[in-house]
Amino acid sequence: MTAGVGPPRGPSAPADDGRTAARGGGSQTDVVVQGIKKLIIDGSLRPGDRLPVEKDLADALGVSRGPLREGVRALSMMGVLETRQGDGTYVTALDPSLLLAPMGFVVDLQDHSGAHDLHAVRRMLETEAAALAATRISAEALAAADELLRRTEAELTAGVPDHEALIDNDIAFHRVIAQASGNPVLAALIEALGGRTTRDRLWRSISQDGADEATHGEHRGILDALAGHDPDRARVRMAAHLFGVEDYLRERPPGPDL
Amino acid sequence: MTAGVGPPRGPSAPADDGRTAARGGGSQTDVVVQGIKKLIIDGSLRPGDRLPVEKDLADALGVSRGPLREGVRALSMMGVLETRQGDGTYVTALDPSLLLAPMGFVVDLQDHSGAHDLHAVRRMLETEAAALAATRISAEALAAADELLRRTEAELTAGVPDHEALIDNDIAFHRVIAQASGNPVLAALIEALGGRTTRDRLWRSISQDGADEATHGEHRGILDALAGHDPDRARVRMAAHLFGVEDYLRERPPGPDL
DNA sequence: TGATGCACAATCATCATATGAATTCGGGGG
DNA sequence: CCCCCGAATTCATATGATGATTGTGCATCA
Repeated sequence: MTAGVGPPRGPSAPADDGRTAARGGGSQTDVVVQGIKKLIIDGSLRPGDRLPVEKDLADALGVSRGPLREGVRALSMMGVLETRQGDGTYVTALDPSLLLAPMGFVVDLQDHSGAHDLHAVRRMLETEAAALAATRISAEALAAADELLRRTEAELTAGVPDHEALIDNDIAFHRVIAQASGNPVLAALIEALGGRTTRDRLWRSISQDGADEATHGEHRGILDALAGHDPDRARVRMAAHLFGVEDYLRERPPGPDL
Repeated sequence: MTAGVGPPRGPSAPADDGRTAARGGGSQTDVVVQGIKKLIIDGSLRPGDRLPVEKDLADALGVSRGPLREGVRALSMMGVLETRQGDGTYVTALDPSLLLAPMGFVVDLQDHSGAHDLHAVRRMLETEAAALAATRISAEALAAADELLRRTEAELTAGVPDHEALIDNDIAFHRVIAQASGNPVLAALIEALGGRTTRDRLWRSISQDGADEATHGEHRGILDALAGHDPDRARVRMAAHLFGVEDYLRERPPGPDL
């Protein structure tokens, strides 16, 4: 029934059946992206819904299967759609955490000249997150964070700390706080900004300087503030912690390139 | 059907091309995306460089032209690549402002339940941006911001304020501040978060309440603080301004749908 | 009657080829 | 020296065919 929109475009037709649709962005793929986006915004497609078959959707949007697939794939990469072979294509939950996740992708592409600016933003967000978390963090989250710090401690007292484990614990610790902020958008952004690559560079600088223990101590201080539900202490300690990390980043530019 | 060219990859034989063992990614398109990303990260492809022709690149990655195009298009949408018909495909400047821009796309997809969280994050970022801007804003930027406020003033004193113009000026004003922060990542994020759609909703609520003038007054106060290079005043006034806007958003949920 | 295994159908994934459109670059003419 | 035009290059799109995967319904068996 969607044939209504299907423009009778013949192969030899100018294909210019109006800048109307095409003008959306020029290429046919943009028509697809904008079209699907529009369908989602106006409610024709809701989270979890299934899209028409490739053939039908391509026909409805007036494009061929190639461009349609390109557009769908692009939206897929951005976390808006999800295709399951043999089943169909579905609209995701459109959750901020899903939609902002791909941003971590571009973060990896930043050379370390932009890494500084990037980290400054991360600091602002995490600082606020810590303050928010202090007022509403749950007992479970506190326990989880404590467990993470204990494990890191064990790792540090051991002879040769497992670098990967340290990074993982660090990421997990900050993630607990971000999520305890109660703001999913904030948490998603922090997650994206504190990508694995970035974290990797940071910890290399820190370890190189033998500051693992100092960093761990700062973590402990932050957790204490959270446990005491003290927003001011949490905010300032998180800020101090991240400023310190920034200093490592500045004083010890990580590897020439990677 | 004899598929004349007798492709080296038999239907049942995966014909593992070997080095494209990147199959780990799953789909062929992921192979393309990861492959190109890798080429960029390890420096084989640098900003401004031109990619090989579709045919060659497809061959190099071990995929057909279809999936290759899907991957390239996906990266294109994310601001990493740029294809020019008749010319070739190039790597963009990989500037944060370009790479973070697509995020504005997903922001539009947020229903207004997430709009609140979204705006809270925007407030945090803009508040810090204002503080930073106060210490380093240039005379030109100050003049530009002043000009914007004057124009808004003129619009308000007129009988029927042009709604679109008000929004445009508002966006421009905040943009000047964000860019004056000197942190391109911060500016790009603010730009993406304060998308047109979001701003549209906000101003509808504000105008509906007849608070246009009050909002304008707050803008003026922020500019004064910037002109005086007073970070504290700038920070607090920006925060107050955005908290106020948030209140409008909360008390007057914009239309259920648009 | 309930559970299990299997064949079938629907759908996406990929490949291959052909044709159109836009841009760039070089040559020829003024 | 400049302008115009055509060829070559490259991406954009269309189309058809085939493989792979998933979901479903039915038949069979305990």
